[in-house]
Order: sequence, then C-alpha cells, then structure tokens
Amino acid sequence: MLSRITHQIASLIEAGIQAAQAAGDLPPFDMPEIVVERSRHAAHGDYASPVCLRLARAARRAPREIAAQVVSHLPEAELVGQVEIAGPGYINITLSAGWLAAQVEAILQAGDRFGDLLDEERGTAQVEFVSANPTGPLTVGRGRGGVMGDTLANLLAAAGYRVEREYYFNNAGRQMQILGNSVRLRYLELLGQTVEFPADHYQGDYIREIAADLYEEHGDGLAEADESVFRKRAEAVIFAQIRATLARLGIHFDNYFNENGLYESGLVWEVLEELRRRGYVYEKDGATWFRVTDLGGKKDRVLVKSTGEPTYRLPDIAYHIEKIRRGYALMVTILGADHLEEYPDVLAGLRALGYETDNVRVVFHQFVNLVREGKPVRMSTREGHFITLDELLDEVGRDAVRYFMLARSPDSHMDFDLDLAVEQSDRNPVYYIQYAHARIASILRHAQASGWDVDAPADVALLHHPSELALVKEMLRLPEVVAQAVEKLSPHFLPFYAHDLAAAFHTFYRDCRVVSSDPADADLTRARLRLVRATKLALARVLHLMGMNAPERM
RNA sequence: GCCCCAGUAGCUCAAUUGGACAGAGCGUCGGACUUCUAAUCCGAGGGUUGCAGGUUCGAUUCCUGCCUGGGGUACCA
Repeated sequence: MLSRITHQIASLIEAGIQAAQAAGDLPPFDMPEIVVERSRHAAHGDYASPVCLRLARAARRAPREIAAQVVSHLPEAELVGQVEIAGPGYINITLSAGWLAAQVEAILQAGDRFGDLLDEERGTAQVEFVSANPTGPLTVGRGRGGVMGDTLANLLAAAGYRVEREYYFNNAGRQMQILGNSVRLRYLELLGQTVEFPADHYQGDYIREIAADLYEEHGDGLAEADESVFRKRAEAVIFAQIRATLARLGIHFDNYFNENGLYESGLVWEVLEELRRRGYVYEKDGATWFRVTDLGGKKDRVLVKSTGEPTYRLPDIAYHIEKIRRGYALMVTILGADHLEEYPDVLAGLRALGYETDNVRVVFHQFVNLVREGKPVRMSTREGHFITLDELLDEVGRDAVRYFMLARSPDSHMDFDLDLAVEQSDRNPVYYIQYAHARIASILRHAQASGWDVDAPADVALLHHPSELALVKEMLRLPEVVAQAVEKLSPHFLPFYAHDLAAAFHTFYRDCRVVSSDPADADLTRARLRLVRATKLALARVLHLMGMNAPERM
C-alpha cells in the first residue's frame, strides 16, 4: 500500500506497453527502463513519464501516437485519477483524490516506520565516519562528516538495512607521539623550566589544560616521566571530549576500531606479502612501493617507509579487507575531500587482491569554510586556532548545526557563516520545520481541550480540499526521498524535503480549519484530525532521520 | 604542470543522474492576526545556468577547449 508511487506507476505503464504490443497496436521492441518522475508543474499532473519519447525510434512511431496506444491499454488502478497525453508525448498522471485521502490511514498505520522501504530485504550496512585520531578537539569539518554519516546511517536503516556505525582510529603513530610530547613540554613549563616548543607540536590551549591537570595531580612528580605517560593521558582526555561532542550532536557509535588491531592480527603484513606475491610491490630508495600504475592509478605510492613504518594506505587496505570479511552487504566510508587522492589506491589494492568492491562505497564531502565578519576563519589543529565543533554547538545548537551541515550536497563547498547562524537564529529554516510540528501538537491539544477524541476513527474520504490532498501527496514523497538519498548516498535531500513538507502543512493550515465548533462539521473535524496526526508523524520521522528534535511546543 | 570538486536570482544553495516554462530560503517591495501558535501565509520583483563550440527530438546535467575559486598532487593522517 505504501510502496513507492513511482514504482507503481512504472509497472502500470509497462503493463500498458505489453498489452499494446500483445494487441498488435505497437510493434515489438525491448522493454526500456520506464522513467517516472514527479511533475514539476501542476498543469502536468502529479507524475509524468517521458518513456514514449524514447520509444519513438524503436517503435518507429511519433511519441504521441505511442502514448495514445499505451494509455488505451493501461490497466485499471486505484491510485490513478486522470491520465493525459501532453506536449511531445508525455504521459501525465494525476492521482485519484479518493486514493490519496485513503493514504492518511495507511500512514497512520505505518506509524513511526512511515517512510521505510519495506519492499526489499537487505543485509547489514556499515557506515564508517568521523574516525578522527585523538589529537585534539573535533573541528567543524569533522562535524560535517559526522552529521552526514549519522544521517546516512539513519537512512540506510529506513531503507531496510541493519546498520552499524563505526569509528576507526589510530592511537599509535607519529602524530600521537608529538601530542604526548606537546603535553610533556607544557608540563615542564609549569614546573618553571624553559623549554623550546617546536613549531610542529600542538599549540592549542587544550594541551596546556591537560598539562595543568597533571601538574595539579602530581606536582613535579612527572618531571622525569617519558612522553608516553603524557600521551596516554592526552588520549584519554581528548577521546572523552570527542565522544562528548559527538553525543551533543546525537551521534553514537556501535564500534570503535583501533588500527592497532590490524597489526596485532598480522593482517597488515599479510596484505603486503600478498600484494608482493602478486607482483604489485617493489623496493626503491629503501622504501616499499605499491605499483598503482599497473592498476590504472596515476602514480606509484609508498606502502612502507624506509623507516619500516607503513604509510596509511597499507593499513587502510587491510582495514577494508577486515570489513569485507565481516560480511557486510554494504560498506560506506565518509571522507573529507583531502582523501580524494588516496581512496582510489585503496580500492585498487582491494581489487588487486581479488576482492569485489561493488559494495564498498565512499562519500566525499567538500570542506567547511567558517566565515566570521565576512572573512574566512583559517583552521588548523596543529596551530591551535580554530573554531571547535563544540564552540559551534554552543553558538548555534544541535538542531541548527545538523540542519545546515545536511542542507548542502556533499560535493558543495560549504560556507558556514557564524554571525549569520547566530544572528538569524529565529528565522532559521530549522524553526520553520519544527514549528509545523509544534503547531500540529498545539492543534491536538486544543482539540482535546475542546472535548474531541483525537484517536477516534473517521471517514478520511471527506478530505478533498486541494490543500488537504497536496499535503497527502507531499507526505507520500517520503519513501521516494529516502530511496533517492540512499541510492545517491546524499543526505541533503532530507532537509529540502522537510521544508517542502512543512510548507504543505502551513498552507493547509491557512486554508482549512481543523477543529470546528459547528456541529455540522463534526465528521470533517474528525477526518482532519486524522490528517494532521499523520502529518505530525511524517514531520517527526523526517526530523528524526536528520537527527533533529520534533518539539511539541515552541 | 597534472588530478578532483565547484561556478545557477543581490547572497546561501536546489534541480528527481538527459525531460516540458530552471526552483527554494535569506534579503528587497506590497498585503493578511476578534478564529486551532503570525517562528505563519499571500503577492511582486529578480536568470543569456562562467565563456565558446559539440552530441540529439530535448542539455544546468554528457563531450571538447578556455576562464575563475577551492582542494589535492608527501617516505603526514
């Protein structure tokens, strides 16, 4: 009943084409892909298919003639109201008012699972995101990846996958040593020693804070301690901070995977040996190189430095193999644009080792530019002057951060204007959407206070006002939007849809009074209560998919 | 130099992977609260989709070249 409308219409058209061919009214040809899309203009009905335009060549007929044959053989269907042939040969379909009204009950029945794609059985999907090493507070850029990954995970769950969220990190490595040493040097400063603080060390105030805490606890007792003591403390503190920041955003992980595990299990070295055995590895200048050029890559890359340490490409290949072995149906990694160069090499490595990579997907997002007073804010973790994700949350709040981070296509560079976000907070699109939800809650409270039973059954066939039907149509788009966002791994469709849905409700609110004091309208009131309850469900679902709150009052 | 992403209304961004007349928000201008929340609604204005070619029934979308901005081009992650 709630399967996607585009699918339903496509199968009707396909049946129409087959019937026309069987009757000899259309010549035989291979069935094309039946494209069905939502009409952009009201004059073109609700849904349209340009399929007859594409058939012109194969059928050797004018598109309009083909369309006429298809339409005359179209099977009967409840959801179809009116069918028209228009323009060069489009088939335009207007949904039936009665069917639309009846969908209100279907939505209520689906409850908080409305929007789910129920038609397909899928396995487990894994989404790996954020994955920042614990060297400092999360940046705003990580926030974008975090929000995108978490929302994609929600979407995949709605699309029928079981979902695991994973955070991949490395607490060994050179960066962590520098971190530990940074804290150690700040600590020694507190003991009154004069130290030279290298430029490539972490400059941020958070380093001094960790050092100060250690000083408070141990006095000068750590004066002779080595870097690892400070590193362990820094890692614990920073990781706790990172988790706290993510929790503020509503992000929680099922699994934290430490890169160390790949060394402990020996997988990293197995991968290297297997690549070597297959002839993709050679030695040069004391380092071990990956012959990516033989695999269609642009440039050979170092896998193991002359120091004996692997570069990140090698463990990254091993990590993907580890994931593949876990048997996921789909693996999605969210990465910033700075990984664009690396990732093809990882995939090439997997293929070279004989792994299928069709279900390994990666989503790159472009950088977030923070803008303050019209000027870009340069961000560098190392140099220590940056706006942290925490500070952004302080200023703007979770719902707005999530909304803005989502409301752009991943490919789009994002300017996040801090002044604007704060200054305009009461005119925020976030509030427009949440207000629709709160308004419905208010209507329901009002109805109850006036003695209505908001759970009472009703005859939804009474819903036929254009604004009522437009609202139902808008709600029925949700499964399409979920499907589209999952297909393209692009969560930005959600905020746009949420806005459209809220707009449809606000228009309905203007045109149709829900709770009437006229006894003659009692049945209509009951029907409209059903409608707004369904709308409230749909709005809440979209907001929750985006990880935002659906407030009862504002 | 080479690679990737972007270039669409004054600003920030969409556009159902090639479909009909390119759409929203913000900003500007003008209207609507004695009625379930005006954080709302209605209307107006705003465009040679960076430029030039090409592919076809049809291009913001695909191809070629150029221009501008961002990122990358590490034995850093």
